[in-house]
Amino acid sequence: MEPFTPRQNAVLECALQLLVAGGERALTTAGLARAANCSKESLYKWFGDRDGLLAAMITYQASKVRTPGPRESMPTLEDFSRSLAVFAEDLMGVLAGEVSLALNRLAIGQADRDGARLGALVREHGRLPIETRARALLELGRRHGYLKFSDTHEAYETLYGLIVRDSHVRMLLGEPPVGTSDDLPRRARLAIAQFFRLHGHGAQDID
Amino acid sequence: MEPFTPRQNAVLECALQLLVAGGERALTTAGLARAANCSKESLYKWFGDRDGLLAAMITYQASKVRTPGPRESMPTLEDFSRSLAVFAEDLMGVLAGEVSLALNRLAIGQADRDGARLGALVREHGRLPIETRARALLELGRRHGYLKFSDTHEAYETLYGLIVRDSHVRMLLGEPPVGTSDDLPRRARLAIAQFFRLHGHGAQDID
DNA sequence: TCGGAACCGTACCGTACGGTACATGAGATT
DNA sequence: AATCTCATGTACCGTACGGTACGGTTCCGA
Repeated sequence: MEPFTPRQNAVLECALQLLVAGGERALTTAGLARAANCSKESLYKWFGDRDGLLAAMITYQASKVRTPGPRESMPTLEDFSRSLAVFAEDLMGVLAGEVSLALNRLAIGQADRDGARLGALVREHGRLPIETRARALLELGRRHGYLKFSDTHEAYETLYGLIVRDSHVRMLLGEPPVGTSDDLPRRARLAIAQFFRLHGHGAQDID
Repeated sequence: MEPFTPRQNAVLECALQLLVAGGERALTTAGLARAANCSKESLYKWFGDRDGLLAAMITYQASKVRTPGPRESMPTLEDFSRSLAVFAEDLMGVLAGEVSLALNRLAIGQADRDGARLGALVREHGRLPIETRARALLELGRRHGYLKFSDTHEAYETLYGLIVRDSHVRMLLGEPPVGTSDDLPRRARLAIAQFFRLHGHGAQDID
């Protein structure tokens, strides 16, 4: 997407802070202008209108996350399994992040306007990178003979379901984040173990 | 929860229609009074304030759904498996329902106010009945020797994740509902098959 | 028949917010 | 130095909405 100037990035960062701190109602044009020491006129010049600002916040936040490409050398099954577990923990960490939750809440709350334009943006910028990383990992595992599946997307969705379950929606609904972070690795390992039971090398395909 | 009068139920039904049709912005006190042929004063007398109205909508909607208790006679494995598939399809049907999506969007959009009171209501009234039904089904299957698990809650969450994956959040974000309903049974059967791979009789426990 | 309670419809109020206009000032360019 | 560009800050406007007040009507019990 088109980049923003450093000044605009600073304003967007400030907007994200406001959104995280107080929800959508705290993100007013006047309040953002005051908090970011800019003028409302500049906001409208840069982002068009309020919806443009929200969209810019999403793309800006997405531009901050980088998907760590897996290093290709991954000889042992243990390493690969560990990579999957790391992915699972990263995924849960992202979904439980304050900014991610705030932006998802924002997009979901606006899903009835403009044909869910914000929702489409979140799906595109927020989920696609995750899926890309997961697909690369899965296909790497398949190439090395550690995994067995026919449809990469199906396998990815299964992995996602086993990892996330319904915790994302629960967090979106305001439930305090899951266990005190010592629970997270256990859940991640459990999910990966279950995934191997379904798509590990010895498993028979279900499709 | 305390019941409402028939008149109040009719007003709440009308409010749900407004919410489904136009999102939260379409649900104004004046608009509801006009649509339901009642006065704003009555709305405030009955429900206190706007938040009370939203909470009443959630409890009212929850009061409409009944969890069909499984008939205890379930001799064959095929019957039990079919019951699980029916549960899966029912679950997806509920989550994809217009009213459910609208109320979840509403609660998620307000998750930053009042300590996510609406979100807590949705979690309590919307998800607890589902889990209750699923737990009964799972434990029935375990009693009959068809399933093997130690923690019912864990097994339920696994089942939920395999069935729903991330489709709920995607729908909340405005993605049109999944395949043209002929895809749903296939997905349900696949999820159940995967669940049996993890917790079927012959499976070794992972925990 | 009277009186009160509940309710409808409408008018009203205060406020908050999105969006626009304008005056001022700082930096760069010619 | 003159000027152009860009941004700030403030003031302003229209509107929409939550919440309240009030007059009028219906219904029910005494």
